[in-house]
Amino acid sequence: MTSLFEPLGYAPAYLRVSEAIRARILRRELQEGEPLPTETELARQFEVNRSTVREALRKLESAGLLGRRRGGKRLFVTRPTREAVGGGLSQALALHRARVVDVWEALQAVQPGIAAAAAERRSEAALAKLAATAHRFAVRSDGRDAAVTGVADFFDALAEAAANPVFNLLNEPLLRLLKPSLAVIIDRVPQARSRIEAAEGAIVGAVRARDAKAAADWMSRHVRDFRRGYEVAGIDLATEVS
Amino acid sequence: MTSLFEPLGYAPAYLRVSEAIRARILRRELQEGEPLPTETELARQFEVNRSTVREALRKLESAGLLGRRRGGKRLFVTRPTREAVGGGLSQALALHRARVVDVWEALQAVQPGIAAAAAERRSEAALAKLAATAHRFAVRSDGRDAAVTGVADFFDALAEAAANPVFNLLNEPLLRLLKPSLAVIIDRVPQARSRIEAAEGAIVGAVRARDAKAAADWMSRHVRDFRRGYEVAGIDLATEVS
DNA sequence: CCGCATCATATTGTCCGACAATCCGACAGG
DNA sequence: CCTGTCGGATTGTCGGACAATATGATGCGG
Repeated sequence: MTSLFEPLGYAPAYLRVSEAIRARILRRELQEGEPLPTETELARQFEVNRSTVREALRKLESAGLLGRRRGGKRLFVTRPTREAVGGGLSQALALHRARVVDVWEALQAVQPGIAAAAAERRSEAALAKLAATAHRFAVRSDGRDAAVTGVADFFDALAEAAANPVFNLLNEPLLRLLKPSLAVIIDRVPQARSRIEAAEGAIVGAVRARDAKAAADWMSRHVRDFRRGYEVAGIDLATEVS
Repeated sequence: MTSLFEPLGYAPAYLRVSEAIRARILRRELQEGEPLPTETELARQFEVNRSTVREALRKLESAGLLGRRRGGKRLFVTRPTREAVGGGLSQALALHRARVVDVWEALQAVQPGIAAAAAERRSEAALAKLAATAHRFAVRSDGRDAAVTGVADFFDALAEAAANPVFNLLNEPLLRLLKPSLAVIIDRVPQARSRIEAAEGAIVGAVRARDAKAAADWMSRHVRDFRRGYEVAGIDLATEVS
C-alpha cells in the first residue's frame, strides 16, 4: 500500500537555519557580494548556538552560495561559480559511473546547439575572443596540457558567445570529464592537433558569418572527430570517467 | 601586473577532513550504502574535535555524498541523486538570471540528441515505460499539475531509455526550470494538450522503430512547439526563471 | 525457530564557554 | 602615498555537557 501519511517533518536546527539563509539569497533579499553578518550575530538572531550556525554555513558554503574573498575571513553572498557547479556535477557523474562514451554523446548532443546559438547571437567582442582562443590553440599548443586546456577554452568561449548561462554551466562539467581522455588522444594521435585546429577555424568562420547551420555542422563534425580519436588512440569507450 | 606568487595554501581542518572523506568516496574506498563511522570515531581518527568533524560532514551532506536513511540517525555513503544535483544546478541557474528562453534553447539543443540516442539504444522495457508514460499523459492529464508532471515524466523516461547517466542528470534541472512556465502554457493554451500528446506519440513511434533521425526531428518539433506555446500564452521569453 | 515488545546503550543534535590565530580598520610616520 | 603598528573583532578549534532518540541485544510468547 502506498503510504498514507508523510513522516511529520522535523528538521534539525542547522538545516532550518541554512534553509532560511538560502531562501533569502534566492529571493535576492541578500544580494550578491553582500557580507553575511558575523557568526555571533547570526546566532543571536536565530537564537541558536554559534556551532549550529557554523554547520548551516558549511552547507551553504559547499553549495556555492557563500564564499570568501581571497585570504579573507568573513563570508560573502556569492552565486555558484561555473567551477563550483561543474565540480559537483562531474563528481556526481563519476559516481554514476558515466563512461567516456556517455560524455562524448552528451557533447555531441549539446555542442552543435551551442554553436548554432553562438552564430546567431555572438557579439563582436565575443567573436574576437573566440577567434583569439582558436588562434592561441593553433600557434601555441606546445605541451599536451596546454593543448587540452586550449580545446576546453574554445568550447567555453563558444558557450560565452552564445550568451546563455545554461550553456555556460552545462559546459563546465562535460569539459572537465572530457579532459583526461582528450589528453590521451593528443598524446597518441599525431594528427589530432591539426584536425582540431581546422575544425575550430571552420567554426569560427561560421560564427563570424552568423551561419548557424554551418556552425552546428562543423561542430558536429568536430565532436565526431573526438570519437575517431578515441578509436585511433585505442581508448575503450566504456571506460568510466575519473 | 600578473601575480608572481600563489597564496600559500592553508586549509582549515574542517575542509581537510571533508576532502579526505570525499576523496575516499570518489576512489570508492568507501562504497555506496556503507555506513560512515560515528562522529566520535571520526574525530578520534582525524585527531580533531567532533565539532570540526560535524562541519566537514555538513559539507559532504549538502554535496549529496552522504545521506541518511529515512528517519535514520547515522550517515551513509550515497551518490548524489538526480534531485540533489538538479536542485543545485537549477538554483545556480536561477542566480545566474537564466531566462525562460535560455532554458528553452538548452532543451532545444539537448532533447533531440537524447531522443536519437534513445531510439538507437532503447531496451524493450524502457520502450514500454516510455509508451506507458505517453499513454498516461494522453488519458489522464486532468489537472494542470498532472499534465506538467506528465510532460516531465516523458522527458525523464526518454533520457532513461537513452541509458546515459549524463542525460539523466542534465535533464533534471532543465525540467525543473521548465515546469512553472509550462504550467502557464497548459493553463492558457487550449490546444497544448493535444499537440503534446501528438508529439509524444510520434516520438514513441520513432523510438519503437529505432529511427533515430525521426525521433530527433519529432523531438525538435515538440520543443519548438513549446516556444509557440510561450508566445500564444503571452509569456515574456525574457522572464527570469524562478 | 520466528516475530515482537522491552530495554540499555550509543549516537546525534545542541548548547556553553574558552582561547589562539589572524584578519580588519584605524592611525601614525616616513 | 606607501608602510609599519596596534587593538579589537571574528573565525577556527577545542573540551565538555546533556537531552532525545535510533540501534542493537535481549528475552518472551507463539
